[in-house]
Amino acid sequence: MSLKQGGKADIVDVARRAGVSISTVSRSFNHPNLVNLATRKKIEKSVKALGYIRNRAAQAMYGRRSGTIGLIVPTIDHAIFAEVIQSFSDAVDQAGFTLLIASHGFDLEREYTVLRKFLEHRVDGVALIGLDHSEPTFQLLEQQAVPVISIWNYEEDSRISCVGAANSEAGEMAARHVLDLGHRRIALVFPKTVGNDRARGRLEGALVQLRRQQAEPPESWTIQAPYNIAEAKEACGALFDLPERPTALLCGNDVIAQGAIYAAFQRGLRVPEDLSILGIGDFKGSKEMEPALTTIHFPAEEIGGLAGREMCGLIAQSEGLKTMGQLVRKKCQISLAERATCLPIRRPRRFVRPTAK
Amino acid sequence: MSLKQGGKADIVDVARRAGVSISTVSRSFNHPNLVNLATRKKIEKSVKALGYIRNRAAQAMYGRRSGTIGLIVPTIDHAIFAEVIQSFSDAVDQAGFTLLIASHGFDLEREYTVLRKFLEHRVDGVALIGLDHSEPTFQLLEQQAVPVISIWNYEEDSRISCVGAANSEAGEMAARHVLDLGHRRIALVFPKTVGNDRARGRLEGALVQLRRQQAEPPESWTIQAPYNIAEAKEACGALFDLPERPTALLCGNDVIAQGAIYAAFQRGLRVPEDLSILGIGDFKGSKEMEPALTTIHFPAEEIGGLAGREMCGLIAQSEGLKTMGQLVRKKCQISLAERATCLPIRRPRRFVRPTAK
DNA sequence: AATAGTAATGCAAATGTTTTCATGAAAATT
DNA sequence: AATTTTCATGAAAACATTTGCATTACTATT
Repeated sequence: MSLKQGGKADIVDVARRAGVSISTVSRSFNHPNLVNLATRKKIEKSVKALGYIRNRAAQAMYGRRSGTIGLIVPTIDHAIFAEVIQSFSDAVDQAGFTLLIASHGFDLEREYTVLRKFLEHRVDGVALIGLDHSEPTFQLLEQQAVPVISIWNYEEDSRISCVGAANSEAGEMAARHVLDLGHRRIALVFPKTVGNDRARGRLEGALVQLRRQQAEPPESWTIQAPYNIAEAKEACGALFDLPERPTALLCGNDVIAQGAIYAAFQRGLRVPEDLSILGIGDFKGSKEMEPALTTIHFPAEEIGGLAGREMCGLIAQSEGLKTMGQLVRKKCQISLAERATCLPIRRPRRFVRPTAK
Repeated sequence: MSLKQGGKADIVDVARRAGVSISTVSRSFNHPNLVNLATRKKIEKSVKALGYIRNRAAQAMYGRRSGTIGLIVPTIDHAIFAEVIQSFSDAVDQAGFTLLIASHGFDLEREYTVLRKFLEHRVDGVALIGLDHSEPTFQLLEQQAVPVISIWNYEEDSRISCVGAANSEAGEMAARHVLDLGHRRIALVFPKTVGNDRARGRLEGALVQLRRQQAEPPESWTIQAPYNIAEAKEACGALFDLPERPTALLCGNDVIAQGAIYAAFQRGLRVPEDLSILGIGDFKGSKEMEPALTTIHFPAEEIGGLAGREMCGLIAQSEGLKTMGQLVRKKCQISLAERATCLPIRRPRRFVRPTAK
């Protein structure tokens, strides 16, 4: 009779068994210093005996924080996001939050739907990937005044708080490197850019730099590949089979670069002797590849961790003051990781394109 | 005055503005057919105007489902789990659930802690990776009678419901393949097996098969490598530098296999001519590698999706009857994916390059 | 010895929803 | 015309917790 059927004891069961009121039980959880040590022990014993587990739904309902943070990503199953999700998760976990995760498959309408769902669960904060979001998404965020942070991209005039790196700089940096190496015949392989500010920033940054040096690639040398090795390999293979081959390949991310390397191997092309390949992102394992991938290093772990901590800060702040604080923006440094897949161009090749004027 | 400050409208605000009672508003959400169309329209308008978002915490408190499922994984940042998390997430999402995710870093005590936290949030079900869990974890699960499912490993006498493949069979299958190819000098590189039934099953399966054919490797040829390329590459490198080299390498998973291939390349060893390498898992991208990795195919996506649907089924069932149903166990088929990294052992070494198209 | 202060606890209101039951009106059946 | 049935709605209890306020008993101060 002391234990309810189903093993679902509640706070009144605990109180009864410990011989105290429910207020005292509640207090012993939330403000232990306000309750006598002996009483606390009794309660603790009662909790153990009954297998009581607090109900955060009830707590949340009282108007306190739900203790959850929602993270919405394009996809979980991708090296980029897996790493950043992990470090974000660790950071918010450390602060006692529980993480709600959902993916939208690069569909911004689904992102909105998921956001609504998270709001129904009364998440204390929301984290999104990148700065491209639908107008309803932005409005919902503003109207509900929920702490929000964008991960991965940095823009100085972002509409919401952000923690990330400047993807356009990454694109520029990548282009500059192959240009500095003397390449002029440069091809571009990037993911779709609609609704993807990270990829768009990178591509535009690269293009700006290439144009500046009159090395903009022809139409047939700027191709599109999705976020997976198989299709990247295929797309790059088609590029390599073209009558005119570039001497350098700028890839939108390391997965594409890996696909490109495989496609090159497949055709007996040597990397970097016959073809320089440059990635962006520096995923886990890129350094260990043979040949080791030259790429633009993004501090994924740092970004995820920083974003997580910043998120917690935003939440703490929002519960203090009624007034929504200023936006926070953190820019993480990227850098060129020179490894083994890029080589300077030495002797002019057979078909040197005259520099366009 | 019609809109509360902070934009946090509740059901009574909606009711007042629509000129109906809260019961009607609630009903119009949960049983729309019970309320007059005209009234419903009025309510809908009021909801829009106020930017009202339902509070699932309150719903959950009434005793209904919370609409959440908890997924606890060793780590998110790993090809294996990323894929299975994605498909599990998609499956439960489709059924309207929201996913809570946490990782424990292969620490079974932390797994217990996370489980408690999820239970506080009143998740409707819990999914775990593998069948190795601490005794307190099992007891908590039983005592709370929460629907639970284990993903990834299959055992016919598992203590909880499971959806996965027989990892010991995978180990056997892998060993049998290299043995069939005529190899006798076989080395093993596996992850730590404590608290990891998947790795242990694979290793034991392989060992059983090797012993059966009197090809058990010496101590120095069974090494341990963690779940990442960098360390796997290093560990395998050390193995290759030994005075006596195996002719075949059995890897506990594809990431280790990839590290092994890199380590071989680094030393000028040709794969598969000088060394056959076999992975387990068939991760995304293993097929595209050059040379393409021979491995044991695990249907990760199928397992994750099936587990997700099974989880939803378990939840539906548990809310119907009071009696906890039978355990469900689903075994997914694995298979040998013969590709390019294993070669039969032949006396004279020929310079055969894998067919390049 | 009287008073003020403090520590520990209980009572009850509040949180936002769902659902059971009751009620009245309109429609269908005799 | 009297009745039953159906439909649409509202009132109120229930869910599990937290906290402001009140109360009691004890300690410290004068």
